[in-house]
Amino acid sequence: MQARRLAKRSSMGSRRLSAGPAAAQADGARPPKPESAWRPPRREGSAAAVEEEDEDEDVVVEVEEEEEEEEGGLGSPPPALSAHGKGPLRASLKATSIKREMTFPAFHQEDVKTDISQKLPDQQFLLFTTKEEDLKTAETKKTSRVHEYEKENTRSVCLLEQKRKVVSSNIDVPPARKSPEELDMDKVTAAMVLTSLSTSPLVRSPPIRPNESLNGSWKEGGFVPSSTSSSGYWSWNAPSDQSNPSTPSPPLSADSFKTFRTPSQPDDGIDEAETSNLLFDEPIPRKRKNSMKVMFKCLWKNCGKVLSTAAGIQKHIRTIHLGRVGESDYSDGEEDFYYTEIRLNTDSVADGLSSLSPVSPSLASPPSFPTQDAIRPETSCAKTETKLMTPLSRSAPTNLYLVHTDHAYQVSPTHNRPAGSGEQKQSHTVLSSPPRVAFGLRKPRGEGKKCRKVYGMENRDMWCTACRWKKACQRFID
DNA sequence: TGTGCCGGGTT
DNA sequence: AACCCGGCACA
Repeated sequence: MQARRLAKRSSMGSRRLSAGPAAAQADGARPPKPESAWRPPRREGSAAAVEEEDEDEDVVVEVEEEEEEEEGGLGSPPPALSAHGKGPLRASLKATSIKREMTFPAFHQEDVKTDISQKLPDQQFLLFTTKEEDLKTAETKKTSRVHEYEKENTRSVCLLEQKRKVVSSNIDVPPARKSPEELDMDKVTAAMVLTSLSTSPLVRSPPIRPNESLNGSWKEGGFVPSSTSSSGYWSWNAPSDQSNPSTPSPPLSADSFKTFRTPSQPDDGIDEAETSNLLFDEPIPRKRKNSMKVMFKCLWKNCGKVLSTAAGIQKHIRTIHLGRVGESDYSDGEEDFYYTEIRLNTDSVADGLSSLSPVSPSLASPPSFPTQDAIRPETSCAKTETKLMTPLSRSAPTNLYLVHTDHAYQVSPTHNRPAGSGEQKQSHTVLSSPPRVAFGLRKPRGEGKKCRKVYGMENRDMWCTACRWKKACQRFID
């Protein structure tokens, strides 16, 4: 540790270069790399393995190359992988690849066929072609598309079953070869059929709120990732989580869910589970994803208004609390400090929301339970924080207090809220109120989660300034 | 042993 | 003032 520090000091100019355990482990193995360049893991861990499983003949080599690149190149492997990536796992991957290459001529045709027919029943036309070269060309094209598509969209088992039915019912129909246009038409037709299946009344049974952020996030999150697909044909599948017929088309699809995950958050478990479910046709309820809601809660003292959109809450703060009625459209970002994003599992909405004021019209039957104003406040987290912010720590004195102190290390005291006099008074009151230990002794250690715990060393950028400076955490105050 | 953060040094 | 970190206390 000490050595690392010394090395860091001498060799690295910026502390940004310092990294957590991941970097420490990687020292020497990989050239040091600014943490800021680190991006959310692409699920190399599981994805690579699954990809490896799924990829066909000509991809084996590519996968290998990709791995090489990612290892030596800029992309830093996710922490989870960095520890094992070079070890047995990698060796076994390689071995698998080699084995595949060797056995490829024997298995590839059948393998691809079954693979496709199982996973992509909508690609019916593939089954209709009888000539092998056609099959080959079509396969290589389609499989690549297919795998992209598969990676980006999760599908439900039910849907798969339905699709399979479609395939099996058509499997012996078209005797003639089809032109590319016809093939495309087939795809479109298949897509339409599947779409109609997947949007059956059953699927839509629960009321979907045509509401702001939910729809927004659905649109954004749901489709954006599939933009990497090579073809537009698949856009119909963008709302990927229409999978489960027992649940509504999710406002927060799998993809949008991803966008809310913190980079370091290991999502392999989930994705692996999904993948395996896709592969093994084990229907599982995807309650978890479908039931997530993102709400925005006003942190203004004694307000606690909850809205479903950031814009809404910003406007609320601007107009109500900041008194900027005239400039309701203008935002200097100040509102950000006064609201927090909360992600609610609708299963536990009763728990989470009950402490919030049911103000938003967009909230369906907001439950109410005895509010505990004194201990209600959640940890202050800027809206940019993507971490799951359930009402965990409720020990901090007040929201405003947190909000203010969160920036205490970044700006001078003169930067205290330029807000109206009322708020100023409020905040002062609040500031003086917390019964911090002021008796000269070291204050008792906080039990709540701190930035380090919450974000981890690898996301040190996300820590509050104080934490970064080894000062008392200003974000998760106990 | 890992974490939080005080106290003090450096830029 | 911003930043950094040694080192101690605590869990």
